Amino acid sequence: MTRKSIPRHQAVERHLRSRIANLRPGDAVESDSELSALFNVSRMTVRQAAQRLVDEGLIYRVPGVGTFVAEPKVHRDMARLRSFTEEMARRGAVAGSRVLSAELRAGTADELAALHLAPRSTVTHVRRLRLADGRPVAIENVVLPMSCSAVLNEDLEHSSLHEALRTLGEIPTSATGTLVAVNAGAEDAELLQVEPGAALLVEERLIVNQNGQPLEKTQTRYLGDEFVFHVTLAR
Amino acid sequence: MTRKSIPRHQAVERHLRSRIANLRPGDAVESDSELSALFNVSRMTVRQAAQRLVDEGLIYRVPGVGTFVAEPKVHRDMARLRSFTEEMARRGAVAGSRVLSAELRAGTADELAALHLAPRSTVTHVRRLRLADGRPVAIENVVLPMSCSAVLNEDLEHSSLHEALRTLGEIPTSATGTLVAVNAGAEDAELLQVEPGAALLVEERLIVNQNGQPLEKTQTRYLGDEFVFHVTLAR
DNA sequence: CGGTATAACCTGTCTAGACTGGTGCCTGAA
DNA sequence: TTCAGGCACCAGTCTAGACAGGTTATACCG
Repeated sequence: MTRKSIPRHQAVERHLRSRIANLRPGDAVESDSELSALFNVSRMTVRQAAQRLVDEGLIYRVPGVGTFVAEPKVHRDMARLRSFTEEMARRGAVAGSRVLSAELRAGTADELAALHLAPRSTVTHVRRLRLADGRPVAIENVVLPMSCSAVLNEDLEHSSLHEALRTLGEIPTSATGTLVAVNAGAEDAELLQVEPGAALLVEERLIVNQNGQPLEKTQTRYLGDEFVFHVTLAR
Repeated sequence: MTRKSIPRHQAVERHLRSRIANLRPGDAVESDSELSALFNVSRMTVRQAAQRLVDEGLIYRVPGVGTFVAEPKVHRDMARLRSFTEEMARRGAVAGSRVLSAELRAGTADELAALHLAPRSTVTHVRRLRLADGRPVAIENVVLPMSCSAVLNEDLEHSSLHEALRTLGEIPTSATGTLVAVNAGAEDAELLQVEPGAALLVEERLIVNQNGQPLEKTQTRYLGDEFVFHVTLAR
């Protein structure tokens, strides 16, 4: 046993995750008893793995019928600041991008005010179509101070912008944001491959770095029916 | 009896939630074995309850030491639980309602599970068109346990449901919820006086009371272009 | 052919133990 | 007085069953 032994329920969970990745929503996965026979573990152990995937929304279980792959809904946990890439990884999908534009340009008054930059400053603007497993799911507009323009040299199609920022010493730390719903315009619709008028969830957020300085102003237009935003509210 | 028919792990969970509500972060709660003795259940059953609270971030467990109340992870200042009435007041508008229906009916499986009620329980259901300065801005579906049915005697057109709940000794304390964007259906459109297909922001939230017990399950469909949800995210 | 009873499955819930690795306190020896 | 060992306790992991309640397919009966 040179390999560090992982808990058996993790082995079952890993199996189920790969199963889910290779099946379509609504398809059945193995039943508890099948899995317990397959892995030679007790049913309680199988249930521990399955329950976690239920909690993540990856599968659903119907008493008397079986366990099935759930509709892919991206659950975005609002209490945590995560990049799109992290969010996708959590969900077992591969994040990608098609860069629509990446340039230096004059900042708008809004942008400069939000980022605490001097009037007529130049900003770095990256516009990307975000992909989950190759499928378009969001349109992202990122505005950064010119001091972060080095990110334009990164591979913006395949790597994380937040990762690139971290290598520049800028650590995305917290954010405030707003959410509204809008109807897709013609351009939105074409990029996201939906009908014009489809409901989109628009998130605008301002991210600050480890020193509390404004770092990034982002507007992201998500497909409304594929993204679920999770919120926790306290009195 | 209602008490008898709820799963034992829910009874333990309920106990822990009220425990958490009355303790401060870092305080220890009962150990697994204490709880299993207290409720006369096996430790697996206790663990099932505890694990869910760990997943929710309410408690944390340290092997060899015990189980403790966690730091509240939400920035309470920012992510506030507000009633529609409070939200409107904050914006300087007058909240109102048109009651579409207010009745006792059998709960759906979803509702009963969310509210931790026994199968086939009756629930209180209030459906209202919410008005801001007399203009329709949202459609609200509130589901409460039958124990709160007294709210049906209140003036639901002009007063706050949450206020009414407070007079019943049920204090809305925190909530978890989800947000998605959808297109308005025919009925939505007519009630909200918009075109069918208009983008709506759908909020589903489960509110718990001061003891951590599920109190209210609400779905609210907001006009997408009039409502902005403000969120704060921390790394 | 249509309806019903039954058996086979499925998940949910639960038990009463077991062993592991870790923590922390208390006691007794140096 | 200090420190090491032992012991009680803790959560993590896991077993091998059990029953309940729901679904579904099949086989049988009218």
